[in-house]
Amino acid sequence: MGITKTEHFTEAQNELAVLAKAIGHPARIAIIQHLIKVNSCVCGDIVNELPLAQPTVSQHLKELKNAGLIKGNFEGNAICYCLNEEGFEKIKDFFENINSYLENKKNQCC
Amino acid sequence: MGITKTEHFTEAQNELAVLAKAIGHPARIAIIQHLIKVNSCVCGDIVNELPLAQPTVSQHLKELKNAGLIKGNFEGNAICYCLNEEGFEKIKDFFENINSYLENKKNQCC
DNA sequence: TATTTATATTGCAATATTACGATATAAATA
DNA sequence: TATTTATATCGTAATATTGCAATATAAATA
Repeated sequence: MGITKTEHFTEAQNELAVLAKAIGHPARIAIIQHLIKVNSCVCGDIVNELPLAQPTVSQHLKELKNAGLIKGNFEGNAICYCLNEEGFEKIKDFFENINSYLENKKNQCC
Repeated sequence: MGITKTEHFTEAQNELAVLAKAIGHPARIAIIQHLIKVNSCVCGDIVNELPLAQPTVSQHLKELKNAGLIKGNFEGNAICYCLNEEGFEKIKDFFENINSYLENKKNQCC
């Protein structure tokens, strides 16, 4: 089918899945890493940073924006992008739970 | 196309993408959460925990296993699953970098 | 050994994703 | 206003993902 049965899962599970899925592409990871590396908002040079055509990059940026992981504002005729704290905040708890679980894990069998 | 141009990205970026992509489905999040919730290895009741048919669950488990996020060992005629620390360790740094960046971020423009 | 139980694999239909050329849009500038 | 520059959207081809029925496999048990 290719269609996810979102209705069978909790809102939180679906939300987390959307966020993780958005991160789940090397181009989108490269975009996130670039935004961190330059340590500021990036206006207009994201296309040049990636080995993909402009429409493709635009599509990836849109997906990150839709997922709530980046924000973009018009700045003249360019667009300034930066990370969106809200999105990453939502993932944070999930991974912190996993990490603290893994640190304290007993009952090892595998 | 539907084919990701992995050759244009670093190994680390591709590896992270594979991990995030594997997490990016509500059923697979539910599996991870269940493994944490029961706080032990789970032998054989994962199919019953999910609102999906057995072959579908088997497929999701396979994807999590391929990505290195869970481990499974035969235990009699059932299989015991638990989280695979290695996989989550690889994601940890990525999110820790993002979080410490977001906490110290200056240069806000959006 | 035959049956039961648990899980995996195969095959396939429906849908989603990835990528990009062509084109549109919209602000800046000549 | 015409042109340039930056980004978005459309359309489409190639491939991937999701889900499940049918079936296979493999260990446990009757």
